[in-house]
Amino acid sequence: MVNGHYGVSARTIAQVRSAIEQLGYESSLVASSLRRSRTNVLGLVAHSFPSYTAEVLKGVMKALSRSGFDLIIYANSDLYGSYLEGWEQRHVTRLSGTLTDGCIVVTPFGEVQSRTPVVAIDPVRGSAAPSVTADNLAGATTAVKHLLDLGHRRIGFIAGRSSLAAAWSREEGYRAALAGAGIPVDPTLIGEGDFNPESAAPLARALLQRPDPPTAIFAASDGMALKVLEVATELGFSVPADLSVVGFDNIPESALTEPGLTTVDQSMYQLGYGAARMLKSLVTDEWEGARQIVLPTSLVVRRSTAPPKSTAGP
Amino acid sequence: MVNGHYGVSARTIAQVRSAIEQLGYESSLVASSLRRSRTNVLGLVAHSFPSYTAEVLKGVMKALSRSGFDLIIYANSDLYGSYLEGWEQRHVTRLSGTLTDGCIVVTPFGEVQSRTPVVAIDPVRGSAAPSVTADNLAGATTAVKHLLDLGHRRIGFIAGRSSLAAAWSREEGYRAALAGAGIPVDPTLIGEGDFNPESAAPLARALLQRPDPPTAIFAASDGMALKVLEVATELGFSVPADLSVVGFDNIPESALTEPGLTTVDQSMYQLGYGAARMLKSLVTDEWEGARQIVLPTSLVVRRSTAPPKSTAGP
DNA sequence: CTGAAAGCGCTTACAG
DNA sequence: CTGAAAGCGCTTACAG
Repeated sequence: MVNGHYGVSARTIAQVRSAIEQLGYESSLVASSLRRSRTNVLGLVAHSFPSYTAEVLKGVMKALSRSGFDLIIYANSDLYGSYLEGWEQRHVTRLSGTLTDGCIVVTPFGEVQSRTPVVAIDPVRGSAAPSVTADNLAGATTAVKHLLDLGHRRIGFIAGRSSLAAAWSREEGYRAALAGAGIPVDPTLIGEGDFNPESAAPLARALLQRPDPPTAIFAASDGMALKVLEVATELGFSVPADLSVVGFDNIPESALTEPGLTTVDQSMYQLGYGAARMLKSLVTDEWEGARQIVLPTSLVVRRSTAPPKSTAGP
Repeated sequence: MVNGHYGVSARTIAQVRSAIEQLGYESSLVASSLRRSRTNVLGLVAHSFPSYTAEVLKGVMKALSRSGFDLIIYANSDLYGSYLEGWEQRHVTRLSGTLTDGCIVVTPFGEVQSRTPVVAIDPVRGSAAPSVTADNLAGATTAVKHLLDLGHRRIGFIAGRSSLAAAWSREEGYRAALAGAGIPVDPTLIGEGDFNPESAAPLARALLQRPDPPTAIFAASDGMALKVLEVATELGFSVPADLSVVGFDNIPESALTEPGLTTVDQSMYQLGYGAARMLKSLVTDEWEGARQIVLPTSLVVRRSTAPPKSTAGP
């Protein structure tokens, strides 16, 4: 086993080291990252873990599987605290000092600066930085066309946080579909939500308590659509008899409600997978494809949509 | 605005610093953690993000909300690589050097050593370290009693990874329920799974291809139970007519299958919430409660269980 | 081939 | 009150 040398040689040290590693030793990530330029750790920053983020994570992990990169997710617990605006910039800065070789940011509030590559999932509007997003325009257009095809003419819309490209495109899709059917947009049927489910409640209430409520509501996210369902029930509307509801995302919960939610599937798994693959390649200088990826969507029809009463009647 | 001094005083520096912070500046987490003894960051290590872990995470985030602690999740991407055994020890070591003030480990492979507090969710068997787990014995007993009450007498069991206390207790519950009904345990009806859904496929196949297949199968996790459902369908068994299936966990997917899966709910959210609260207190030296928390479970009856054919017949 | 020293980016305890 | 220096745990480039 032992060769001619008896002094403490590099070889001996290597052997000791490997023995230690067998027992689960790892050098401090902090100290080694400070000295080395590369850590083989990628970062993802998030402010909470709604189903949307959880699905994204699965795709990220799949893309990183056996890639040699580990993942650090940095989440601030300060849900409604002072960090709200710009949290993603702060987190990326904390990590990208030397800890991570690059970062993924999910639905950021703004453009993120960093010495290391950053890929945004659902970037802010007008960003030219690397990003992965769904084809929100086509998805939203299809969703509203589905309602129009069922015979709806007064269709309410609950928008998402307007700084995000996704929110903007989904509203554009709503307008485009109405325009295609020759229906003028009624601005009083549009509520300004922010993707947070809570933001949809007063908007849905306002729409449904009008003397002339819409016969259908398209919400820019499933979280908000599920809240619309809740408010509708609370106000005595039966879905889909009195009101059709369509969401966007296809989070797992949307299949669990009664009735199931008709929605636009945007494969959050694929968003995560694509972002992680791109980031990995940007870090290793191998990326040659487009830096702004747009993924297809598809309409999932469940039982929350039906023809409006007026056309179903005589 | 400016007071008498014109030199660069501490006050000026503080002002500059606060201005920088407005713009999203954060000092490097790495460098500051190396110097300070406290970082106000807690860690959680995981090897992947099945629904189980995603639910746990929601509870953790809730407990940390506005607590002043941020969360770092360290996940290795090497799903089937060399890290498998002992990954949690390596990850905890990498983080707890100086990065985190304490760690949560989810379903570890072994006892974890660390200079900082560690709380295990679903600890290994016989561990005396701080932990949070469901009342697996009672939950499993109730699940099997449910099958017995329906009239089943030949009940198969697919066990989980035996190093985990949870797997052990669930098997104990299975044995206890049978014993309570005066039914001897048939060891050939027990398959040794490891909680990984894939591990259940050959075991389910073996049970169902016997000349005398069981009329019901209880799997120690929903992931494995859903795999049993798949295999049963593939082999031409109709659930619940030909075979009843019960799982454990109540992950979101278990409500989505056709038929929905009868299972034991163990509130993974509460596991995460409890673990994070305990860890937070251990770090700040305030914890006074029990260091091993056991949470209640409840049976969720869906459509995957029914009386066996033989008793339903003449 | 081996070992001592410098330095990664910060914070803190100390000297001026 | 202010500023220069030491040191957190490592790795690496360099001197012996």
